[in-house]
Amino acid sequence: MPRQPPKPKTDPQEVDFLKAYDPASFDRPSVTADLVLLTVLEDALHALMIRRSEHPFLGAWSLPGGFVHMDESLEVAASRVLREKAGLSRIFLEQLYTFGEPTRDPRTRIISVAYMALVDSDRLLKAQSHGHDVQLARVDVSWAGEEGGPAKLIGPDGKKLSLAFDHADIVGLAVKRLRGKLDYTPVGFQLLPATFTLFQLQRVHEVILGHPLNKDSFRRRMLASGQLKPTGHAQEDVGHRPAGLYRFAGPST
Amino acid sequence: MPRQPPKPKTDPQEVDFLKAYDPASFDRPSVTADLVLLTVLEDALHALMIRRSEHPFLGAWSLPGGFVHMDESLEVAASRVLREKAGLSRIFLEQLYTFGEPTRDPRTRIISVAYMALVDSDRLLKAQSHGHDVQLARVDVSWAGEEGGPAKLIGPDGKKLSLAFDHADIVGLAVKRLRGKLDYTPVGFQLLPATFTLFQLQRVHEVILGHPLNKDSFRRRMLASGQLKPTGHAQEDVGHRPAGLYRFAGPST
DNA sequence: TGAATAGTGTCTATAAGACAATATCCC
DNA sequence: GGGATATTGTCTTATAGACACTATTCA
Repeated sequence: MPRQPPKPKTDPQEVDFLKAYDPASFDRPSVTADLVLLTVLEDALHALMIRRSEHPFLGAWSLPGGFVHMDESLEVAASRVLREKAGLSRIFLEQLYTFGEPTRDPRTRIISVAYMALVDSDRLLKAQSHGHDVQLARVDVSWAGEEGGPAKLIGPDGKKLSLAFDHADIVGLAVKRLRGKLDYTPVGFQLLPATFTLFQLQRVHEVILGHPLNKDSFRRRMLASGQLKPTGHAQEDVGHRPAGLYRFAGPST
Repeated sequence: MPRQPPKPKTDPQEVDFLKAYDPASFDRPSVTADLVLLTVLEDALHALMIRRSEHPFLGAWSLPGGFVHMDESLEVAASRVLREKAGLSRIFLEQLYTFGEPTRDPRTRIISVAYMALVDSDRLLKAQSHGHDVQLARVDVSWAGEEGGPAKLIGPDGKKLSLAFDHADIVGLAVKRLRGKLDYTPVGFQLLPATFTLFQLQRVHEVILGHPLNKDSFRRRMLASGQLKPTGHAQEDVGHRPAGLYRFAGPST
């Protein structure tokens, strides 16, 4: 890049620099933390959705979210939203992506740092009181593999929910990311209770990936990974040979 | 979560809502787009670094970056930084992560949306005039695989650069992401000129991954992927049997 | 002709899929 | 004992690593 003659007073970097020191001198975007809280319920992936009670998108469904306060980190903001909106803490939480199209919110410029959270449905159902304005909606993606694209959210009546803002894209990206992570990280455990059978784990993987898995191969891979520790106990009262229960042990610990 | 009695005037959601409508009523963070521009030079990964001419971290090295303007998307802001600071456009650019620790910038709250850009060194060296305050620094990570952690940046004199802010973490994350992508996406091409030999591609992979690869297996995998198209031409004047030149063809196109 | 690297063919080890056989529980 | 699913073992197939061999260019 050919160097230009220095013009200190109008250099865009210099202007930006001064802006950073004088918050009142220019407009800044608002920044929110939005949460895709996923769980597996009745052999399907579900996300926690909240009905909007304000314009814009009044009556449409949106992800739980809130503004990032000046004294909290993004992760702390996401944890706070998780606690305030779902009554949960200490669950898997990971930054997903930051959405910043200038027109994504018709009110004003709002940049959203999206987080993905995973929890087993028992914990979520205990913590969360569902009602008229909060629900677990089934997540439905029309694409295979890790192709990506927006998600549809289906209510208990089987009808497609109307979603606010770009939240269909955010949920879609969460599913894509989750599918990708499944191959090389032990993330499936996050969607199950503390102890679980191999078949339960396989069902979780199948639900997320959207296609059936080979049982033998899945068993071998999981046991060979060294991340599962047998509890010594087994299922009870199941009407057939009970499966052994496992616990997540972490990598080579 | 037990539902609390409604207190409309002090509901934190309501306060947040009002804040969004009245920009002057509260402090908002500044948002910047920071760029990790990577290239492979002399069999080593390098990143474009800029020496700071202002406090804080005066004299330390930092990633190219700039404030996100109110009317531009995050990606457009990153492209603009790429153009302004490196003189490049139309190269691989992908959002990496958003860094938002409240104290990461001692001046004021600045949230940084980090982007990773990849370019072949020929293009970068043509576009970029290096000088006293801009350099390509060798990227050195002390961790293996995709473990992650901060990166060290080494200047031409072999000495470690002093880095500003949390930029060592940002570069480290870029390397980790790049290593992860290499396995399942054709991202290595972005660091090579339009046509290249299989061995050049292998060197790029080895440099990024930080360990040698099996030549036979690499060849087979790459050719089997269907993403390489032979150009029909070969190297010239190389003092040995010339290698065939390939071009990136995209998945099954 | 020789040096040097490109490219091919073959063998072996490892992991995945298929499938049969056996084990264990509840009724 | 019968129904049902869990678990183990074996065979087959696909893929990765190792290694030997041949090919092509320039000096």
